[in-house]
Amino acid sequence: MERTGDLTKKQQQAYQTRKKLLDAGSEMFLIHGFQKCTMTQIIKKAQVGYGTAYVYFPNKDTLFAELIDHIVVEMKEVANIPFQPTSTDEAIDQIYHQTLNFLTAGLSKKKVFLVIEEAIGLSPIVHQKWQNVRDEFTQSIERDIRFVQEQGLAKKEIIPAIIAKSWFHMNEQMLWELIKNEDFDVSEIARNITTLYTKGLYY
Amino acid sequence: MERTGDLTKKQQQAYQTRKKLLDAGSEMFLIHGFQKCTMTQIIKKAQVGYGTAYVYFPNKDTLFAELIDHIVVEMKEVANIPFQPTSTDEAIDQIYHQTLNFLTAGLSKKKVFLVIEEAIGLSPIVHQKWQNVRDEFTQSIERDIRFVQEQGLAKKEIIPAIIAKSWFHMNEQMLWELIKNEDFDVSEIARNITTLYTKGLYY
DNA sequence: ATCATATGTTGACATCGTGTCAACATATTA
DNA sequence: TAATATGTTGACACGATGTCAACATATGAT
Repeated sequence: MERTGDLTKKQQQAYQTRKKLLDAGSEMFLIHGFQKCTMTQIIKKAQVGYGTAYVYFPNKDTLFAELIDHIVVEMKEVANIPFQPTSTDEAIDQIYHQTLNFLTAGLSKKKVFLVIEEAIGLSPIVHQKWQNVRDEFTQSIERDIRFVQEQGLAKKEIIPAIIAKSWFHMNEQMLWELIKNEDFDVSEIARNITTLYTKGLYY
Repeated sequence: MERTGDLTKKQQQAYQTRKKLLDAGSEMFLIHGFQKCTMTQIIKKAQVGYGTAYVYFPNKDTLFAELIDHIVVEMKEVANIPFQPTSTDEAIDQIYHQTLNFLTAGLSKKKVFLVIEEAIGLSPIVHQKWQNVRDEFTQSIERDIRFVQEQGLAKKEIIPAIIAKSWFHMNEQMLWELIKNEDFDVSEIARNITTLYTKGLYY
């Protein structure tokens, strides 16, 4: 029995077939969007038998969900900058840059996120996957809020869990908005929502 | 030719058939959800011929979109309370009550909104319809922000269009959150996001 | 009252995407 | 080398959609 890197020939073949399908998927989804892209298209592109696809992925949604994983990793890196401000001004400055990074990173993958947004709505499986991403971001924000509350920089009457959700949603919504609406200025949006988040609308 | 209320017999028949379909739709969508509810089900419930449905509605989405209309009207009423505060405290108080009303109204129609949320993701037509609703709400908020800015109550460096969008999204997202998550307190959420919106997180 | 026409209704049918499955091919291993 | 495990395949059944030619009846002009 021949082996390469602890994988048997059969296993390698299986791995390759799987990869073929994922590659074909990431290409076809981008071309046709989530809804209009059919399994048949992906299968043809991947040059495998029809039934083969269903050996590796129970359905289109699961195949797509796996494609998302890779992109999410990159987004997380942006948010995982350490956050330990010692003054309000410092905190606000850091939040502004984090927001700007997040929006800019997303905007640079416009096409991909357009398809992701479509899929989130269409597929419960993808929706669930995205909800997990949201939760991770939100928890990270929640920690930051608790930190500045303990430092005495932020209002203590505010519930971190609620505000973290709200703040992340503001960011996410603005990302979707930017992706679909070219005529917005990223830094202006980042500045505005940061001000709202940190200082509020009223004097 | 017989007539009743300026409608010919044929027209009445057509009107009734249409209504039958809408009634059947609002019943079946609520039972099965948007995705799983099929035209065949609605048609059977309405007791009309299969093809008949397609005379009045080109597809399931359009039928559903028409059902939404009615609900949206009620939501708009909540938001159309006149807003002319003379002090910051008054403004904040009014915003809090508006938010609370909005969330409570939505929550009281939980099941309906669950289906609507599903449909928004699934159907571009419904999505578009909902986007119009968003725009109307947002424009109303934008006017309010301009007003308090002119009164010298609110920060002038903030761009109303951006903040109005953000604020409405916070409300909307919290509504979806409340609908799916029983264990949240409506008034607590209203209080928290109102504070964030008006006063910000930091001192 | 009659009848041509407009309006409304109908279900059989073609189409399309999905997911399954029994059969096949080849690698593995005893 | 033979039995078994692993991987591949496309024909098929299914379910939902939207169309269409035929049908039924109301309308309104003569």
